[in-house]
Amino acid sequence: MARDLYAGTLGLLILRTLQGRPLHGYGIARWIREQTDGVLDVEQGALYPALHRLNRRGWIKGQWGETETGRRARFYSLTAKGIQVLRKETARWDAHAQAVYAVLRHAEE
Amino acid sequence: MARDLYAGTLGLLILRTLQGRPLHGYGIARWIREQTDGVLDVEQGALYPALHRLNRRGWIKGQWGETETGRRARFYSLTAKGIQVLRKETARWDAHAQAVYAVLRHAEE
DNA sequence: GTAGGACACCTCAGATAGCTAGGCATCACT
DNA sequence: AGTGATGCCTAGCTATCTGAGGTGTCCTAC
Repeated sequence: MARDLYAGTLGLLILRTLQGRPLHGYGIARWIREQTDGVLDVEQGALYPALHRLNRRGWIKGQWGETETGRRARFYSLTAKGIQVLRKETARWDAHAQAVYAVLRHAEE
Repeated sequence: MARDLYAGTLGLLILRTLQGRPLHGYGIARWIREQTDGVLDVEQGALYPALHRLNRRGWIKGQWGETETGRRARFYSLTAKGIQVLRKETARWDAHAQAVYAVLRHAEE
């Protein structure tokens, strides 16, 4: 209960980050950090295993390529299955967050 | 990534449930389930270990007593430390949820 | 009366997933 | 030459949830 991420959210974040365009691991982490003003800082030790996990499940697909600056990197993109999972997991997150919010904000009795 | 709870939220939910009044484990689970219309259903196998954890950390304190219906039950209440943790964890959750939301809802580019 | 379900407690094995801490290599800037 | 950013990776640890099991009481329905 003192971690940076709540376990289970990372996969969702990655899938969402890949929506619309392929991106490499390092870039995914950077994008998430930037979008959240540093609130979510994905550790590399969590990032790469998560990418491999999603890849193994067929939700994303990796392909070696080159970055704009000419560096070798593995670009991941969503698969059809991944798009489906993203939709479902987003709904699940919404429901969960709303439920937690309901508990936290419940009027005192 | 297919679980009922996002790991780490349960402690917060329990602390919040105990805000303002002591309650026993079974009652805590029931209250959470009711507040969320069944969206959050705390398994007993998660509930009791979590209670023992929070107790061990000195955030809650348990005491055997009797329910309204005369059953033996262990009533937990927040300690001063627990109140502090609740405040901090609530803020952490808010920030995290907002950040995840920012990623999920980010306008496509 | 007895079967089932709610109430109330508990534990353990297994799985998941993030954290810490390491490693490697390239490039740019100082 | 050194530092930091960019990029990849793994291994061991720890925390936490799931699923399945256990105990016992009480109430209601059949």
